Parts: sequence; C-alpha cells; structure tokens
Amino acid sequence: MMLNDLIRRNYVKMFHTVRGFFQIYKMSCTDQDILSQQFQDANEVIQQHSDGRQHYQPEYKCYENFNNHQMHFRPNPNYYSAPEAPILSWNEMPNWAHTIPEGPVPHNYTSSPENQPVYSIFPPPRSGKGRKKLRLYEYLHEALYDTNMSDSIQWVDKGNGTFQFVSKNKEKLAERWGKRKGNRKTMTYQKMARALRNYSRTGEIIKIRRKLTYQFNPVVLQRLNPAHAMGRDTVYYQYIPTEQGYYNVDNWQNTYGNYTCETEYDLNLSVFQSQVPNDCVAEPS
DNA sequence: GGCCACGGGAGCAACC
DNA sequence: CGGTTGCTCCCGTGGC
Repeated sequence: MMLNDLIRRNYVKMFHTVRGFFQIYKMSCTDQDILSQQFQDANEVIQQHSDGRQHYQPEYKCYENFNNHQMHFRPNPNYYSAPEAPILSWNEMPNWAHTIPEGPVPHNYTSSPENQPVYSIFPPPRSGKGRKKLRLYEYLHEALYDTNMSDSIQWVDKGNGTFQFVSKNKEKLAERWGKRKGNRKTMTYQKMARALRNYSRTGEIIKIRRKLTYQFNPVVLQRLNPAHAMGRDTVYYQYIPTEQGYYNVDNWQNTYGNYTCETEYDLNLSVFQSQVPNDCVAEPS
C-alpha cells in the first residue's frame, strides 16, 4: 500500500470520527464557547496529523466547509441552547456511526466485565448551575442499557420504547434511583411509580395496560438515543391502552398530554438535516 | 389479603 | 424573592 493511501485513509477516518463526535456533542452541549473550543481542538489534532491535505479532495473540501460553518452557529432557543446544525452535505455521513457505540451514551456510563467499554463522548455533568438534574426517565433509560440492572428493568420492545420492571427487583432499582438523587429516605417502587404516573400528564412516559410496564414517548426515546435516531428509518408505534394496539408516533400527542413532537422539532430537524448529503458544497451562511 | 395501579394533595429543593 | 419544575412522600381507593 502506498504511503499516500495510508495517510489519506487515516486522515479520512479521523475526519469522520471528529465529525461524529461533533454531531453527538452538539446535541448535548449547553455552552457554545465550549463547543467551538472543543471543535477547534479537534481541528488542531487533524491538522497535526495530516500533511499535504490539499491533495485530498473532496474530504478536505467538506472539512473546510465544516470548519467555516462552526463559526456561524446560531443558538437554538427551543432546546438545550444547542447550536443549529450547519447545513452541510456529507457523502459518508452514516459511516461515522461506527465510531460511536450503539445505544445511549450516558455521561456516567462505565465499562464492566459484562459490557463492552464505552467511550464517553458527552461532556461530564456540570455541578451546580447550568446543568439540569438527572430526570427519572433518563435514569430509567440508562438502566435499560446497563447490563448490571437487567435483573430490575428490561425492554419489552426496544423499538417502540416499551419497558418493564422486574417484580422481584423493582425495589432495588428504586433504591438505586433514590441514592442517585441523594434522597435521605429510601426510595420505593411505589414512590417511583408515582413519579412515573406524573409523566403521563406530560406524555414523556405512559403507563400501558400490562403489569409494571411503561412506554417512552418516541420523541423522548429519540432524544435519549441519538445514535439510533440517525441514519435509520425508525418507525415508532404507540400502545393504546384501549386494546387498539400500537399507534404511529404522529398520533401520540393526540392522546397523551402536551409533550408534542413540536417541542423537539428543532432538535430533530437538526439531526436529520445533517444526515442527508448530496455533495460537499455548503450553503452560504 | 397481597400486589399493583391510580390520583389527590402537601411539601421540598433546585432553578429561573 | 416569588414562581416554576420535578420530584418526594403519604394517603385512600379500587381492580385483579
């Protein structure tokens, strides 16, 4: 293999990796300055490891456009203050998913002998101001991907976000939740379930008519699970307690609360906008 | 009778 | 400093 080919491949691979990191990171980063700085750092790494990059069209063209655009992010006021996705075209967009583990990537996810090591690409949770507290549904979603918790909570249907508590160990999960929140008193399943029932009002999670079984709002699921949301034709169905079976995501908001797709529209738009490439030409900003 | 679901309502702490 | 949010805690009721 020619040395040039080797360098080129490594350069392209690095580029895809950084781009992938950026896509995930921009959805969770609350600070535009940090985002810009992180990406600049990544750029420096790329530049340090690529010589004669001018020979590597069209990747370099994409990189150049991407670099230019990250200076023109506009804050999205509707969601996490995430910067709007740069309108770019990525020919190999789905490839970057290989650099990111399947499933959710919680901040504090740790590797263990049972599960594969996972690289945390999210910024660590900020203590104090500027960082929202862990929500119960986030914790449950995290637990569903933690093999150590599989004796307490399990997916019934991962595709539509249906999960079930294991009767025998549900109290254990509740206790862990209480400890995680730093509660003085011991959390019980009953109290945790009360909080879950509150989610029915907002539509984030609904109770379905099966013992100890609940279902995530598809939009919530999508947000918690960005790696799954990208590059796939994901169709979510809603379980309707009236024996009508599963409903499409479009009908969710008609039945449950005020947690509508519109709430997350900008996020979803930015996710999908940046994954439908045709060429490497960026729109003028 | 035990388990689970449901919901009202008060309270609390962090955040805005 | 008051309002809001997201639980937390307790309780009564009802279905299976």
